[in-house]
Amino acid sequence: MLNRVILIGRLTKDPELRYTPNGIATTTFTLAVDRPFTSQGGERETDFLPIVTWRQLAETCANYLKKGRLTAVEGRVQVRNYENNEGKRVYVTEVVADNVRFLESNRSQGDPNEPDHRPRYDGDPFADDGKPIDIDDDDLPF
Amino acid sequence: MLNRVILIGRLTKDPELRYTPNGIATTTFTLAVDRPFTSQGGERETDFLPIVTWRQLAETCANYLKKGRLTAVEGRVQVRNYENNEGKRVYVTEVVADNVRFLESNRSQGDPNEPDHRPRYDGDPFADDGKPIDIDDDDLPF
Amino acid sequence: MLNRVILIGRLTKDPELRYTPNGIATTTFTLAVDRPFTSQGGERETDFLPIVTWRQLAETCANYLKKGRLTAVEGRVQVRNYENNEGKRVYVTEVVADNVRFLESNRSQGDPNEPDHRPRYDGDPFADDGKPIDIDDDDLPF
Amino acid sequence: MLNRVILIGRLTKDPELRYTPNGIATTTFTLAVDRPFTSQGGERETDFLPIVTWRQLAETCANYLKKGRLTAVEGRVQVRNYENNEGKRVYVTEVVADNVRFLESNRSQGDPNEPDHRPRYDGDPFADDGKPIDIDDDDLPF
DNA sequence: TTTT
DNA sequence: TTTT
Repeated sequence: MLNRVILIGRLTKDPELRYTPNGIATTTFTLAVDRPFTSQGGERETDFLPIVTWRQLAETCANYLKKGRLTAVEGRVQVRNYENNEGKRVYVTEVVADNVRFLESNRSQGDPNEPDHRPRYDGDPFADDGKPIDIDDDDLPF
Repeated sequence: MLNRVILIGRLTKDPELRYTPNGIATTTFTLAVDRPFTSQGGERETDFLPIVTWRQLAETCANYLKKGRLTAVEGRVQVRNYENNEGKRVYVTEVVADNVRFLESNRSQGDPNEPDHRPRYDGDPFADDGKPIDIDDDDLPF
Repeated sequence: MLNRVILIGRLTKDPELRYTPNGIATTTFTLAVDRPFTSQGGERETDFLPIVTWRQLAETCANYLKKGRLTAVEGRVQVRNYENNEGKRVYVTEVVADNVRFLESNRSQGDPNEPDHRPRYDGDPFADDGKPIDIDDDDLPF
Repeated sequence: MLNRVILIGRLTKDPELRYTPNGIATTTFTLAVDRPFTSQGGERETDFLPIVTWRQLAETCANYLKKGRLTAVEGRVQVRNYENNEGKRVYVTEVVADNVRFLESNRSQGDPNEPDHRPRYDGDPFADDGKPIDIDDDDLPF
C-alpha cells in the first residue's frame, strides 16, 4: 500500500552496471549505513544494504558514484525470491531506488545533481516514460 | 547515518510476542505491502516484510494487532546475521519498528492509538529509558 | 536536495477540484494530523496541513476522497509566495502530494487503490508525461 | 496520526540558539532545499524551510552547524499559530526536528556525529527524559 | 565479502 | 475556518 525508505550512507565498493537481456540498464551497490551510536563501549554497528537502480538513474549512478562516497537513497524495500542452483527458494531483500543524491560529488567531473547529469526522478522504476513494463525475474542480470 | 522506512500494509497472521532471556518483550509479525499496480495484465504483486518491535511497543502490538489489520509501521531496515546449525552465516533483513499506527482498530477493545494503549515512541528501540542496553544476538528469542 | 513528507490523517472537508487557466486539474484539501498524545491532561493536539495534488492524481482525489476519510499522503513540503491585494508578500507552506492512499474507501464506489482508479504515481507533479512543464504562480487557481 | 519529514539542504545562516523562560534550549535555522531541476531553461528553484530543534539536539546544532553546511533533518511538520500585535491570528509552518545529521562536519572540531557530540535521538522533542512537559506557546522565545 |  |  505504501513503502518508502530513505537512507544516507557510504558505498562499500564501486557500483556495478549491467544490462538485462532486453537491454535495460541496472546498477547495484551496497550502502554502509552506520547505526546511531549507543554510547556504551562497543563497536560502531553498521547495516549493509543492497541497492538496485534502473534505467537512466542506473547510468548516472554508474558514472558518478564511487567507493566511499556519501550518498542519499530514496526508494522502496523489496523482497525478491528465486530458485537457486540447488533448487532451493532464496529470498533477497533489497532497496529499489528511485532517487539518488550525490552528497560528495567530484566537482571536476561535473555536478551529477545538475541538469543532464541529474538522476531523472523515475517514479516507478519499472515504468518507462509512463508506460509500465514487465521486468521478469528471469531477465535479471544477477 | 540515516535509515528510515515507512510502510502501510496488512498483517499476514496474528503477531507473536516473546521475551528475551533478560525479560525484554519483543513482538514480530509480517506486513503484506501491495506494490503499486502496474496496469498490464499480471497479478498484483506484494512484498512480505518482517517487522520486529521491542518493549512497550511490543506489548501494545501484541494486544491490538490481529491478522489482516491495516497498519502503518515506521522504523529502520536492519540486516542481522547469525551462524545457522550447519555453520553457515545467514543474513536476515527486517524492519525494526519504533512507531506503529493501528489504522483499523477494534473500537470495542479501546482505541490503541489513545493514551495508556498508545504505543510509546521508543526512540532507539534498543534503549531503555534513555539508558541504552545491549541486546546480544544470542539473546534473541527467534 | 531531498524533500519528502509522509502523513496520515483525516480530511477536514470534501476536497476541492479546480483547473488552471491552461486546463490542468488541481485538487486541494486539508489533512488533520493528530500529534502523538502527550499523556498529561491537556487536549489532543492536531496539525492542519494543506495538501495540493495535480493532474490525474487530482482527479482521483476529487472522486474518491470525502470529509473525514483516513488518508495517507506522500510528497514534498513547498513554500510558495505571492503578493496579496495589499501588495504584501505572503508565504504559504503546503504539501505537494505525488502519492495518495485511500485508507478508508467506499467499496460500493469501486476501490480507488485499484487500476484505473489508482492514483498514477506522478513523479514530479509538475511534469507531464516526462516532459516537465511550467506552472506559473499566476496560473494557480487559488 | 503519522507525520514524518526528511530533508537534505544547506543552512542559509548560522543557527540561532535561545532559551525558553523555563530554561529549555531551542535552536532555529533555515534549510535551503533545491527542488529537482526541471530541465527547461528557468532558474533553479529552492524551498526555504524553517527548522526548530529542542534540548540536547538544539545545543549540538548550535555548536556544529554553520551557514552553508549540507545537513539532513528528520522530524515532523507543525503548524503553530499565535495572535500578532495587531490582534490577527498568524499561522507559522515549521519542521520540528528530532534527528539532525551533519553531512559536512569540520573534522578539526571533532565529529558531531560521534558519541558525546552526537545529537541524542530525542523521540518526542517535547518530552524530557520520557516525562513529557508542556511547552506553552507563550514560552516560546521567538 | 564491506564504507568514513 | 477544521477531522475521528
